[in-house]
Amino acid sequence: MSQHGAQHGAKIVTIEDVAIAAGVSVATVSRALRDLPNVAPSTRDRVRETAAALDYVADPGASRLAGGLTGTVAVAVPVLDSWYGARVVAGIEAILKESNVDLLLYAITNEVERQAFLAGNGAWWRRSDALIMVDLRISDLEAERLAAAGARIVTLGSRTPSFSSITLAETEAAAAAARYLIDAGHERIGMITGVQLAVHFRPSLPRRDSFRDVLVAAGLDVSVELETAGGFSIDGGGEAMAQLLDLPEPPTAVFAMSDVMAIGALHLARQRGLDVPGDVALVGFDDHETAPIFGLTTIHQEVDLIGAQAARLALRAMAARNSNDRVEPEHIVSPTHLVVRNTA
Amino acid sequence: MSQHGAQHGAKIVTIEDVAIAAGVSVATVSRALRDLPNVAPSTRDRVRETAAALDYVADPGASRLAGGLTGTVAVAVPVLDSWYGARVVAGIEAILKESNVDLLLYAITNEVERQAFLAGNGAWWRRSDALIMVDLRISDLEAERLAAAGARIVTLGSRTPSFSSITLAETEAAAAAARYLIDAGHERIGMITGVQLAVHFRPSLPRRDSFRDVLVAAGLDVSVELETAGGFSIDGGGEAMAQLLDLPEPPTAVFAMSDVMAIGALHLARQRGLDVPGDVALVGFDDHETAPIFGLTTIHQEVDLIGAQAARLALRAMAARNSNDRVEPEHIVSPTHLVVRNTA
DNA sequence: CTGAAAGCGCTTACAG
DNA sequence: CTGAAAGCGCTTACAG
Repeated sequence: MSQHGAQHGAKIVTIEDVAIAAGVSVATVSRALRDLPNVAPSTRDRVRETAAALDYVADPGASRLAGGLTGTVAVAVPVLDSWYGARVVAGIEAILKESNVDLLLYAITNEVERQAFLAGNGAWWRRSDALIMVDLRISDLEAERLAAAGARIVTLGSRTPSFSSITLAETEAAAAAARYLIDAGHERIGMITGVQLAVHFRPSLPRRDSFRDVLVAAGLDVSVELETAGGFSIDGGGEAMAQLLDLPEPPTAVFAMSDVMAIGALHLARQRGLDVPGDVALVGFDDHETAPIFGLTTIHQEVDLIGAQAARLALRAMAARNSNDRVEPEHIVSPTHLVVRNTA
Repeated sequence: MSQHGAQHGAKIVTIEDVAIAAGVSVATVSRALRDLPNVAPSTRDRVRETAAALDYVADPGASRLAGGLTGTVAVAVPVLDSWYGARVVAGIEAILKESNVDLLLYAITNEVERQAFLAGNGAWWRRSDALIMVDLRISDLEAERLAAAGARIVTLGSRTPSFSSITLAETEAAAAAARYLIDAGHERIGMITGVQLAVHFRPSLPRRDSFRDVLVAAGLDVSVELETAGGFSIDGGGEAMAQLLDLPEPPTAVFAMSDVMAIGALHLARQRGLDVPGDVALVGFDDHETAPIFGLTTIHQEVDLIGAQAARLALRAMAARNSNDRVEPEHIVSPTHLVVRNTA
C-alpha cells in the first residue's frame, strides 16, 4: 500500500464506499449528491441517507480534477489585519460556512503580487470556484479578460461591467461630510487620505474626489497642502494631522478617510492642547468599533453586511457554473450615512 | 472535450507539458521538482528551468490525490475579526506566502464546530498538509489520537505533548500585573475575564489563574463577585466594569484580560466621573494598537511574531512529511511584559 | 433512470 | 539515474 492515507490517517470514506452501501454505481452517487437531473427520487434519497450515515464528503481535489467544483472560494485582501479587512473576511467566512464552502485566503499587498495573482499562474485559479477581490484594483479590461477565461469573480470596492460587485455609497457619504462641515461654517478644510498605502488600493479615491468636489463647488480652497496621506494607520493619521496643523494657515476642519487615521489625528490634536471640535473639527470614515468611545463624528458603513453580500454573490457564481449559465453581474451599492458625535 | 478547463480557462500547464519540453518523463519532472533523490543534477536543473519558463505549478488537488502534498496550511481561529485573531492570521499568511503555501481559513466559533472540525469529516483533513489551531482547546488525548492518525498540527495558546506549540508567558505576565497592583497598595482587586465567549477558548484561564494565585498568596479577597466576564468586547468590558463598580465594596483596581475589554471598562469608569487610576486603577492585556492612545497600562505580547512562528512550525511539519520523519514537537513560550502607562 | 469506462494531473512502487 | 504503468477519488460523456 502506498504511503497515502497513512498521513492523515482517518479512514477516508470514498464515493465507492457509498456506492456499495447504497447498492448503486459511483456515477449515480455522484449525480444524486449533486442534485443532477436523471436520478430517481427514491434512489436520490437512499444515496443521500447512506452518504450522510457514512459521513461522506467528496474529495475536493479529486472532484475538481474530474471537472467538478472544489467547494472553495478564494478571498484576496490587501490588508488582513485592519479593522475593515478582518471584518469583511469574517463576514464572508460566516456565510460560506453555512454552505459548507471553504475559504482560501490571500493577502495581496502590492502591485507585483496583484499582477501575479490575476495572471493565472496564481494558485486560486485551480483551487477555487470563485474569487472575491476585496478593495483590489482591477481594470475593465482585466476583468473582461478574466471573465472570458471563465473566472468567477466578485469585486468589492471596485466595479467593472464583467463581474458582480459591491461598492460603497461613498460618493454621497463623502459629499455629505463635506456639506456638513461647510454648513457648520468651515472655510478651510483639510483631508487625510490613505493613498500612501498603495496604488492598487481603491477605496480612498472616490471618497477623496467627491469630498473635494463639494469643496470646489462651495468655492473653498483645495490646494495640495490641504491634502495629506495617513496610510490608514493611527500613527500615519497623527503625522498627517501634524502636517496640516503646521500649515501657515491650518484648516479648521479635517476629513480623515478612515477612523483609524482619525483617531491618530484626534490624539495628536489633543496632545497639542487643541480642542476638538473647538479648534479643529474632525470627521472620520468607517464607524469603527471605538468611534463611539472617542465620540468620533464619522461615516458609517455596513462592513459586516458587505462581507455577507459578497459571499452570497460568490456562492451564486459558483452555482451558476453547474447550470452553465453565465450569470448577469449584479451590482450592489452599500449604504452609508453620517453619524454626528462630538468631534464635528 | 469536457467542460473541464473551460471554466477557469487559462491554458493550464501540466506536468506533461514540462516533461515534453524538457525531454524527460513526467516521473522525472515530478522528482526533480520536489528535490527527491535519484535525479541527475543536470537533469534537475534542466527540468527546473523548463518548469519555471512554462510557469508550471503542480495541481495541488492532483498532487494530494496521488499521495503528495497540497501546499496548503489550514488555520482555525475562534474569532476572526478580533484584533488578536486578525493579526495572528496576518502573521501566518505572510510567512506561508514566502514558501508559496496557501492558507485555508476556518472560524471555529463553538464547541460543536470544534468537535466536528477535529473529528475528521472536517474538510481541512484532506485539503491541507498541516493545521494551525489558534486558541482552540484541545485535550492531550485528542491530540494523541490526531497525532496517531498522522495529523500535523501546531497549537497556539494551548500545549499538548503531541504537537509543536506556542504559548504565551502569561502566567508570569499576569502575576507581574498582580504584584504591580499589590505593590501600589491595592487591597481589593477585581478581574474582567473573557470566559463568557466560550468554553473552547483557552487563553483567559491561565491568565486568570495565575493572577488570582498571586492575590491569594498576598492574602487578598478573591471572592466570586470580584470576577466578572467581559466577553472580549468593548461593551462587555464596560458592563463588567459597571458590575464591579456597583459592588457594595468596589475594587480599587481592575485587571482586564484583554485591552479591548479594558478600553470599555475605562470608558465606563470615566462616564461615571471616576478618575483612572485615581479612583480605580486599570491594567489590560495585549498592548493593542490603541493602548498608547488610551494611556493604558497593559501586558504586551508579540502577536505578529507569534503568527510567524506558528507558520514556521507548520512549514517544518509539512517538510517532515516528505522525509517521513516524525518531528519532535517544539514548544515555544512567547515572552510578555508589563507596560506601565497612565491607568495604573 | 442507471452503469461501465475514460480521464483529470499528479506520485509512487517497480523495472531497468 | 530514468521511464512505463498503476492508481488516487472523482465527474462526465456514452451506452443502454
